[in-house]
Amino acid sequence: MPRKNLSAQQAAAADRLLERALPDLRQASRRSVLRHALTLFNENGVEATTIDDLRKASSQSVGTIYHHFKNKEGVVAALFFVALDDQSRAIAEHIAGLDDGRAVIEALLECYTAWITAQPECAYFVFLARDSVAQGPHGADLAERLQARYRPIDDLLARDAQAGRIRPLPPDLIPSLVLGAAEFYARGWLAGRRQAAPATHAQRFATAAWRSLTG
Amino acid sequence: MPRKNLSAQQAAAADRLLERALPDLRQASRRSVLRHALTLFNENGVEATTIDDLRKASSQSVGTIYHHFKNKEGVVAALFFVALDDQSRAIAEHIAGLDDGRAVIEALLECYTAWITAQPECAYFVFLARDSVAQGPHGADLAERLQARYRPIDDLLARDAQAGRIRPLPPDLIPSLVLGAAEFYARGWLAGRRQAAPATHAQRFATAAWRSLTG
Amino acid sequence: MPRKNLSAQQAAAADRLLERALPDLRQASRRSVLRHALTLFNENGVEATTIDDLRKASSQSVGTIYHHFKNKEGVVAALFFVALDDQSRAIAEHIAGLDDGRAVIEALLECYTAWITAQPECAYFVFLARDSVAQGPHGADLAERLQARYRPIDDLLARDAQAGRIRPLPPDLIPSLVLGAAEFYARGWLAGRRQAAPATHAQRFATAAWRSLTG
Amino acid sequence: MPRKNLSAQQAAAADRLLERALPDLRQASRRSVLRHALTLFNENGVEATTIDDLRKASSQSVGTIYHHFKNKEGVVAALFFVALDDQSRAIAEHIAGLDDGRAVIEALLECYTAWITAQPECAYFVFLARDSVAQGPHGADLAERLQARYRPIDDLLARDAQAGRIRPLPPDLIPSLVLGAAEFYARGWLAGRRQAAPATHAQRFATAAWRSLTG
DNA sequence: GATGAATGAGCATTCATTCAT
DNA sequence: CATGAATGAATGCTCATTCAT
Repeated sequence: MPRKNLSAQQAAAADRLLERALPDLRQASRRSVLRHALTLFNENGVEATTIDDLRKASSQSVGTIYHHFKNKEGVVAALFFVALDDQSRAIAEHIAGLDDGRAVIEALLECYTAWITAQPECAYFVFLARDSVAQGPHGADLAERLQARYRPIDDLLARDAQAGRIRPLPPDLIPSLVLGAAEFYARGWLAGRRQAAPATHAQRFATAAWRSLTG
Repeated sequence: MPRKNLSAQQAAAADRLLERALPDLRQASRRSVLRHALTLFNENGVEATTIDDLRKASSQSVGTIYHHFKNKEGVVAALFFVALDDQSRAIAEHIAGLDDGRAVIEALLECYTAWITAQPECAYFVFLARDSVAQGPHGADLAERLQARYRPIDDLLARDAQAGRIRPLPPDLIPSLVLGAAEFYARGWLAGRRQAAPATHAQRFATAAWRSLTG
Repeated sequence: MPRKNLSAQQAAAADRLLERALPDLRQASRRSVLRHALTLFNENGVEATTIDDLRKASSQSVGTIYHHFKNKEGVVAALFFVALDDQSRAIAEHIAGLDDGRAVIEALLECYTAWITAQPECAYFVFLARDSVAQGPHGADLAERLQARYRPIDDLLARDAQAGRIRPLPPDLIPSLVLGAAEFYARGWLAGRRQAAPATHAQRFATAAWRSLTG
Repeated sequence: MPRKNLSAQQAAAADRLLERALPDLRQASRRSVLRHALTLFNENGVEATTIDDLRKASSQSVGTIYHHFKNKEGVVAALFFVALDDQSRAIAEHIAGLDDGRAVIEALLECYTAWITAQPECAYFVFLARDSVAQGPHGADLAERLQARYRPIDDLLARDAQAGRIRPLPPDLIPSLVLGAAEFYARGWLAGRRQAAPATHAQRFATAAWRSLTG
């Protein structure tokens, strides 16, 4: 879990994200549940967080939680996709219009580390819940959204590979070389094992990624 | 969880690992519990696996499980450290005597990918349980063992850095650049999202890691 | 519950019964609730059928159901009395004008078995709900209606008994001897344990009943 | 439900039945649950009786109830078969060695009415739970036991039919003619709608049954 | 040391009913 | 009149752990 004492700034970031995703005033109760679920899931784990914990924290009734989310897994999935989609939107905005492999990798790593740095709660939860969502009823949906997110980048790098601007590598390997180091570091930072925020090293991750693809 | 239909070869690998770690005949019951816990934890999750599931699968009594492991968390920790120590031992054997940064990185990545490929069940479980062990009563122990594992490598790379053979980088960043891509790929393979075994790409991970450190 | 695959003919019979009982166009929503309640109660049991099941099946809103029937028990009672009254009406029509004990018993058993055969859903529900209605707030009403239904028959048989045309028997015993066999068979048929429809054996039930009263 | 104020004698009868069926001292907890379940199910209905009601009444823990009976349906089934088997045993004892159709019918009705009169709680529960047990996982078991119970009687009556001693009738009809009246009366008595105990009329039911078969 | 019956706090979820719109 | 979101008490059931044998 992320350090329990998030700065007020970081906590507000999750609020903003949820307001952006669920702007409707009618969805205030939905938003409140998700907001507190984020913190509780991260601090205590998904399994260890009870519906009653959510009820108390969000000041909603049990019935309302079930009305909006069907069941506990539904709360997890809703929260996961709100976070994932916000991250995807940020990436899409950052790489829009770029037409150069190196530039895209720099934009991607800058955006990826920036988002994790700005949204540590959501980022931690995405790592936390990913496997369970992938194995649940929304697994196919998740796979599809991730593919859509990375398609423009994949296409651009495939073009670079064909043009010989990057070395010939099995396509399965590319994402690991591009994102592996940054994700490794981010996991460590979110778990409290690293001090400097991921965004601090964005340029270094980008440089290293590009080197590992070209050399 | 790893593909549910592990090859007989891979299943036997976990058997061998446990026999190596717990050779004593008297520990047969202990071993049986751990062997089945490994599979059940990976397939259903740690929280979703009950003591009664372990009892049935291992053909032991509830009392025996509690006698050997104190409680459920004890089973998780015992299994985790058996796996982690086997991995550490493999790494130590591989890098023993090496005195060259590049050679050590190659040996590390070869050994790391080989171990994950040979022990997918254990590898999956190490990723699965790591955070929860780190937060439990054995957290300090874990941190210490990991530090000990990587100290020889850290020292060697620090020497290389001072000698200017690798670029000056924040020390916190090194493990990410060295292991990030391989771990990212291994997670994908263990989750069934990659076809080729990590060991297939050992050399490529090593090359990429070295490039990202030197450039 | 009656065989789940009722013939279209038998399903239409329940429709006709309800249209007869609730002809008013304004009562279409009321009728729709009762029509689907009949099937759901029989198939899943009264307790296991939720108001939400009724809402979905009948395409009405929760509020409308409560408006028409006050509460769930009200749905049960309304349905029960619609069915019971239809059965009573059929019996009354069949025995009207008859003035002979044996003829009345024949008419009663013919009509009783015919109604059950034609209305298996309603008949099943009457057996299903009888005890709970008898114990609910409409218990007295039920007892009264049943007494009214059988009074003409009771009177006729009492006359026969006094005239020595049938054997002297405790009055409490008469209904059992007259209806017992037919009801026993009908319960078995409705539960799927008998093949031939009750109406098939109407004459045999009448003969047996008369013999058991006279001998 | 039967009159709530059972005589002490009748309540003791259920105790004796359960002690006969579960004599083992180790089964005292099991017996206690069943004893109180019988009363609670009859008084409030199966669905309306909660596991917590059973727990309180029987002074056992929830865990013990689930340990012995798996779930609530298991309590119902266990109780149902204890009662049914006691009734079957009584019938088997009464008809053992008889070799005459009329004698068997007299013995059956005497025994059937006597058992219901002596065990009103169990008898009420058998009627109450029969359909739900028949539709549950023990449905086949129930059908089998009932067939075994009545096979000797069926065989004897079939012989009488072939010998022309009773009239030719569809075999499906025989049980209704033999037991219908007694069951009808017993249901009424158990529900409080009849005063005289079924056993009072045993001979009359037997005479009526025999007449309806021969005439 | 080994066993497994017993425990009971705790959980996810349901559902009849209400009431503001 | 009609609607359906909101309510929250109540329920069946689980499961880690204990302890008498």
